[in-house]
Amino acid sequence: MAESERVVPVHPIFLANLRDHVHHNLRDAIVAGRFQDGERLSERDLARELGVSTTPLKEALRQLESEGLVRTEARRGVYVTFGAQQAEEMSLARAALESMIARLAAKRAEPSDVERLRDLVRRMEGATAAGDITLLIDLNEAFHGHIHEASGCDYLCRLQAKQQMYNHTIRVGLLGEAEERGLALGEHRAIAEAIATGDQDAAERIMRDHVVRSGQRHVQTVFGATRLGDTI
Amino acid sequence: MAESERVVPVHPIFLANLRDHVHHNLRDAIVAGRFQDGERLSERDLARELGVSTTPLKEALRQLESEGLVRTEARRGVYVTFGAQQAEEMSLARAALESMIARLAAKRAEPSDVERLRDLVRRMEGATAAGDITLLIDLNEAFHGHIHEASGCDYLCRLQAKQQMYNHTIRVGLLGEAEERGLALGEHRAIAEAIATGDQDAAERIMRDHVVRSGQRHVQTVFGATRLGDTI
DNA sequence: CATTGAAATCTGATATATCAAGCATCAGAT
DNA sequence: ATCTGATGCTTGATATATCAGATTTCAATG
Repeated sequence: MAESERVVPVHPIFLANLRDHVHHNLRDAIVAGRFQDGERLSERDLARELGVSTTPLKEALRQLESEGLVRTEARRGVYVTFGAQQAEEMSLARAALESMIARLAAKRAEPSDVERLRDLVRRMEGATAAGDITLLIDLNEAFHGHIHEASGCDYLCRLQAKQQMYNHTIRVGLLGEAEERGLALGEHRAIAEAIATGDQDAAERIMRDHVVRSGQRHVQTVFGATRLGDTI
Repeated sequence: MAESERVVPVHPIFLANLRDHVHHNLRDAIVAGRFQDGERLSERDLARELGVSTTPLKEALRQLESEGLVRTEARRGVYVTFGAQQAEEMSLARAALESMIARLAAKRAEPSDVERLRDLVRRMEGATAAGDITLLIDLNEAFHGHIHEASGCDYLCRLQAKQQMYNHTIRVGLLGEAEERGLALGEHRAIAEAIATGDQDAAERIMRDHVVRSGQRHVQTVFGATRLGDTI
């Protein structure tokens, strides 16, 4: 028996390091709106508050900067750049990327992928009817995850994940509303069928509208009124 | 006379620092294919070659990592992650984002924006007829830049810029072909008209196909055969 | 000869000291 | 009272020393 059937290699990324801890901490705090837009961060003070040296903190800040969540001005300070408009645009970015992924999934999906997506939709129907929000969150994630897999994309999926502003708590809040559950179910069903029939344009359009809609709902709950107003 | 009419404030970002130099150097080298996909980089060696300490290099590497161009395995090494597939996906990411921006531009463009875009198209026609590639490159950039402006987007445009794999040299090569110049001109004209008439769906679709097409041409010249083959 | 495992070596991770630029303060000049 | 500019403090930028994990080497062992 090959050993590979009994154990699985550990991915080196799993090993914890301070930089990623700090990065996740700060990212969560920023996208949750716990920092004011434009608020100034001091590297020294932040490092002291976090109990780390400035080296891993600086690396985490550079990652956040690359993600567009902070802006660094040399010898002046680091400033948070995340407010309502950026949240909206981040949501649109995710819609654009996720809909491109859906288009590719519609083009490349195998029959087994279609079967799996339809099965997930059926189980979503059950969870929606039962109002099992925790299960629904897992199924939603599995649904989008399988579309990613069927698309055969890697970079696009990683880039899309960086546009994500939800954590588990926020998802619970969003899906707590029965209306949202119903809308999402219908959209997921339509996306699955578009992929099943290989209709790339439909898959892209429905996915885009789905992500835009749920994103706007989220942004509104976090930031209040949105400038976009009408749907795109 | 207000002083602001005679001088313009310097942006703090303009001030040079080693980190950004290193980042630009490495990014250019990677997207130009001057590193093998999977090639290992040593922080110490690279820092020595570049003549900097590991601190700014580490920060540059974290930015590249956030952009998906390298992957760091703790205490093992930093590996370049950029090959044909990733180049394709990066091109698709730009298409997705740029087409979302075009959609928003079609929704929000003012008459003055439309006038400016049409003027740029006219000048592109002239430059195309004259075969003035340098001018054409500038006009292309101005055209896309003005669509960005008309869209009112900031984050989306910055994210889009990160998907860019062209530098001036590569553009000269691409637009060196008369066929490419003709195709691009027609697409630009159609995009301008879609924005002018507020046709969001058309603006998005034409922009997407435009970016996908020119991206595939570029990827093919750099990496040879593409897996995508047929157009999406 | 194959295998083991400890030591040496290499690596990224982290902490810290130092540097120079930005900025505020305030004394001195007008 | 206002303006000037020198001074000192704060800040991010950079270099470097050190740490501990990962890998390799190689001699001891069966």
